[in-house]
Amino acid sequence: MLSQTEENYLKSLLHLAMEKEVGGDAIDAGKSARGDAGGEVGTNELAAYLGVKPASVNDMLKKLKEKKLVNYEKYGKISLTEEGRKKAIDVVRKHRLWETFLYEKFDFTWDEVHEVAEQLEHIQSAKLVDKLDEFLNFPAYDPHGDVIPNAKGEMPVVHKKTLQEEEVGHHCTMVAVKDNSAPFLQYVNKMGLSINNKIKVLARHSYDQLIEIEVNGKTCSISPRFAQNIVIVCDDCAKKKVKTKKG
Amino acid sequence: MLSQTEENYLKSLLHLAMEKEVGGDAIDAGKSARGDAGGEVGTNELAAYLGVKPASVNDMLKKLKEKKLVNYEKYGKISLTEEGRKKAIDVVRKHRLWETFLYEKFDFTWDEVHEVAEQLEHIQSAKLVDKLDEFLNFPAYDPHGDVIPNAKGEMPVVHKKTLQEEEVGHHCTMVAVKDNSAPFLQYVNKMGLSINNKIKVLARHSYDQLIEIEVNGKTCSISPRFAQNIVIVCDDCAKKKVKTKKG
DNA sequence: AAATAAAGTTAGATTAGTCTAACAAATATA
DNA sequence: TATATTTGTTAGACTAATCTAACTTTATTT
Repeated sequence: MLSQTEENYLKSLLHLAMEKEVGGDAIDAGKSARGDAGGEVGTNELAAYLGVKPASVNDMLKKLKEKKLVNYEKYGKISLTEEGRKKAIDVVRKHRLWETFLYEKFDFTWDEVHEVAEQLEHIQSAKLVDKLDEFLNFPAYDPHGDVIPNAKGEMPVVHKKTLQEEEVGHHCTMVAVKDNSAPFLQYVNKMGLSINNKIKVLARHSYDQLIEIEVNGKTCSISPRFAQNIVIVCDDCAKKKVKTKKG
Repeated sequence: MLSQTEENYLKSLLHLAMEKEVGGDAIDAGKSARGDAGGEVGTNELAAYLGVKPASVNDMLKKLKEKKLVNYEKYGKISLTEEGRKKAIDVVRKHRLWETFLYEKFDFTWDEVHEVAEQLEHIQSAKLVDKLDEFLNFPAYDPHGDVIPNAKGEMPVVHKKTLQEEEVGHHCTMVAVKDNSAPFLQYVNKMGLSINNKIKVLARHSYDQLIEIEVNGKTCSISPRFAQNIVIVCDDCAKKKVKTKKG
């Protein structure tokens, strides 16, 4: 069993590696993903990310190498082994499920969920995670619009954009909002929109720029300003999957 | 902020002190509670309870004394200060709320909840606890029939008995089951009974020993064997409250 | 290529929580 | 009361995770 600290090191390595793979922006049209899972990371970089000193990272790397969770040679770059990546993805899965839970069930705001999820992600209970997933109806995205890895550790790489940018006729999924003000969130709510909802873009009226969409069987019109603050993932665009296995 | 270990020491001291106050049995007709909150505990006893060596307890006691959470003099008995008791009750509250959550919302069984709640009780977030309480509709008892301290740290001392022992005409609250077999639980469920339900004993038929009860506005008859496996707390019997403050 | 800067490593110390083994105090018992 | 037993304490050591300060290697730059 891994300590919370070890889990945090693995998670951080995954995050840093993924930033290098697909670019770190929250909303990212998508620098094409490199196939290999091995975004390589340095000691100082990891130390800065974790808020510890490089010396501490060095000590921990020896331990994680011993446990075969990272690939690492003296003065070389650091990457996760398959096993390490699996563990890291599991932590990320738990983190994002808990964030979704807090947001959806306990009315936590977008910016409150992270801190508590940082604690909850370390709870050890496979049954709890399964039940949580089921309770939330197997969500695909967390409140930040990030993909929640599924139970198999699969984590599709998606291209986020705003609803304003979506093509007419396409189906998409709402994954986040860009404006977290109370008025906007209430407005979003009144329109019957929420995270993980399926949306179809029906039309775009050149006369006044309004966009007609269909959500939960109902049709409504939204302004460009509104659409620019809704983050979506296109369901009609090809998806690439990054799995636990390299390749 | 207390470490998880410190929290566990305080919680254990509270449990041991309470056992001495009211008797440790799960179901207890009730040795009358001593007014003072100071059930006194020894080093070896606490060590045995926590599964550590007396030397470790000794070290920790010095630390907790330093933080003014325990009263303790060399070779003397150990008790919680008011502050320590408050912290301990807060941990117990979280533990029992999480147990209730797992039991009610995630279909954990009676015997599965404890282990996971041992982890969840250390999550630091006042908002999370409040929301959890609200989400569960402010439950009074956990799945083991133990009282859940309220947000003010009040923890009424109750006298548990079986439904078989309850007087005709009295109102009571179901707090637990004694038989945790699947058939019994299904039967309980079919009768419309569940933990924290209010029950009124309408009659006791001497002819066949059946007990007539009212639950959620509906009337039904139960056998003595059934009644013996339902743990309740009488709502018509006087309650004593043990608060954070002594007295 | 030499000098400088950046990145990474090591040794030794620190803190929290634990242990063992030896010792001291309090209690029980003959 | 003297002895034995239980209970509690101390000293010294260990592990995990961190630090500082000194050092080494690799990369960059003139």
